[in-house]
Amino acid sequence: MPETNKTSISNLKDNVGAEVTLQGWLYRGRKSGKVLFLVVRDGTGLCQCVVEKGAIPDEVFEELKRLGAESSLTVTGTVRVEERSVGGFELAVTGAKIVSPAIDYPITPKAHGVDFLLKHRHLHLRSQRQWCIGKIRHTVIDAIRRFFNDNGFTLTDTPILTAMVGEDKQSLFEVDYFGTPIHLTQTGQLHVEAAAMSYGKVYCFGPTFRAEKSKTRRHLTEFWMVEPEVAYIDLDGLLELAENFVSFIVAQVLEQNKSQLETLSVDIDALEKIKPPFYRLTYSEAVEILTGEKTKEFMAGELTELQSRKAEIENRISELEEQQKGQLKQWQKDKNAAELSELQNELTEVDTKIQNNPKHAELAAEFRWGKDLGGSDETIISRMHDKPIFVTHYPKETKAFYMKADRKNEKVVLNFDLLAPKGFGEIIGGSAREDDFDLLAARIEAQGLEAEDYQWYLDLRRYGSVPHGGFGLGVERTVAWITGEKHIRQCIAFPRMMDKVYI
RNA sequence: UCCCCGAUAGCUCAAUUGGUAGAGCGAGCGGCUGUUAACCGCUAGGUCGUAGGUUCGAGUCCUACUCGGGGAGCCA
Repeated sequence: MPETNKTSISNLKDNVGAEVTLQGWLYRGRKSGKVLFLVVRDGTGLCQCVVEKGAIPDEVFEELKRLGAESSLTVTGTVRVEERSVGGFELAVTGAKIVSPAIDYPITPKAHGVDFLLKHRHLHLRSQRQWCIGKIRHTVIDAIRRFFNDNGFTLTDTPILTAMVGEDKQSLFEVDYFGTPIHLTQTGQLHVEAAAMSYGKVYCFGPTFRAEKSKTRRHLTEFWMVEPEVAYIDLDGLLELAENFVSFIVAQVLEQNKSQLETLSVDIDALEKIKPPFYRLTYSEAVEILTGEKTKEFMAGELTELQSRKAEIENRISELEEQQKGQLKQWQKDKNAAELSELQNELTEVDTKIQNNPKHAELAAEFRWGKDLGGSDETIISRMHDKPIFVTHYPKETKAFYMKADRKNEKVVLNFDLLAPKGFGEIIGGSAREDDFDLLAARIEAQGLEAEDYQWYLDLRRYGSVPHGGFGLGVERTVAWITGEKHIRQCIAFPRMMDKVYI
C-alpha cells in the first residue's frame, strides 16, 4: 500500500481531491456486485468508502467483501464530495489493509432491547447514538469547567470518603475504613463551604454516590455533580449565577455539537430559547398554581391531547397492519414493522400517561402547603414552561439542616430547585446556607446529627461568618435534558443503577 | 418496599378458542457497478426463563420462584 497522508474523517473537508489514509473500523458494509460500500468510523465520524472491483487487487476485494462489522482496517483513497454519502464526503478506495477481522459482532443494524445493549455496553459505546451523546457530555463538562474557571472560581476537590452527612442518612453507601464505618460522599457541599471562606468563589466537581432505591429514568447510584459555592452571595445572586451557567452550557453545546444534535433529532429551536432570565416561582406560588384552576385546565388539556394522540396512533397501527396483510416488497414490510413497533411503544407510554393523568391531577389539586413538591408536581410545573423554572422558598421542615431560614418568614428556607422545561424536571438544587451559629447549631441538634462531627462546620460560623450559598448540578440529568434522551443511564459511559452494575 | 407489564432462534418479535414452533434481521453460500437499516435466491440455527400442577394434549391455563422493564416514594 502506498504511503499517504494519514487523516481523520473530521478533516476530510480539507483534503478533497487528495489521497488519504483513514484508520478505523468497519461500521457497516453493503455490496452490490462489483462495488462495495464500506461505511468506516474512526472515532471522529463516519465515511462511506467505495471500493470498485479492479481498483484494488482481487484478493483484497474478496476479503473486504466478507469483512464483518467492527473489523478494524485502514483504507486509502481519494477524497471527493458526495451528497449521497454520510457526512457529505466519500473515499474512492485505492488500497485497504485489514488490521484485525471481527466475526459475528453482536450489535446489528436492527433494533435491540435495553437489557441487551446494557450487557454489551462496552460495544454499544461505538454506536452512533451513544457516540453523539458522549460527545455532547464532553462539551457539557468542558463548558462547566470553563464557565467557573473564566469567572474567578477556584477548583477545590472534596473527599470521596467522608463521615459527613449532607443530605440524608438513608442514602449512604457504607465502606469499611480500617475497621471504622465511613461512607462515600453524597455531596461535597459542606467541604466546599470551608473552601469558599478561603477563596471566595469555589467549585468541586466529581462523582457522587447515593444509595437511594430509585428505579427511575432520572436516577443513578453513581453520578457526576458540580457544586459551586460563593461567599457574600444571596439567593438572588445564586439564581442569576445558575441561569447564566446553564445558558452557557447550552450555548456551548449548540456551538460545538450541531451535527450530533441533528443526528439525535433534538429540537434545536427549543434549546436556542435557553437564555436568561429563567422563570421564577416561589414554592407558595407553585402550590397555588398546582391547586388552582390553571393546573386543572392544563391537566384536562393534556388528557385530551393524549387521547387524540392515542387515537392517531391506533389509526396508524390498524392502517399499517392492513398494509402488512397485502402484497408488499420485503423492505416495505420491514419499514412498516419498525414503525409498528415504535408505535406500540409510544402507545404503551401514552396509555401510562393517560392512566397517570387523573392521579397526578388529584395529587396536585390536593397538594397542601408544607409537603415537599412530588415528582409529578414538578413535572406539571415543568411541562407548563418552555424555559427552565426556579422554584424557591420551600418549607423548612422538608429541607436539609444547612439551608438558611428566610428572616422575613421563618417557615421557609432560602433555597431553590431548577426545573428543566417540557417535563424533564429537576437538574439543580441549591440554597443560601445558614450563617448564624446559634440557628445552625439548633438545626443540627433538631435533626439528630452527631454534634461532634459538625464542630468544624460550625467553626465556619464562629470565625468570620458571611452570607454564602451554592448549588449542585447533575451532569447526566443535564445531558439527558439537552439530548432529549429519556433515560439518564444513556448519558454516562458505564451507568451504575440500583441492584445493577453490568461492567 | 409497593403497584403494573414482560421473558419463544445470536437480536427484535409472531403463533387464533389449549391441537405439527414461524418471520425479519444477523451468520454462511450464490447473484447484482450507486447502495443508504440496500435488494433477490438458497442454507444452517429452538430444552418456548426455572420448578411444579391441570389436561388425551400446554409456548398458550394455574401456583411458586428467578431475571428484566416501567411507575411510586426520595433526589442531582
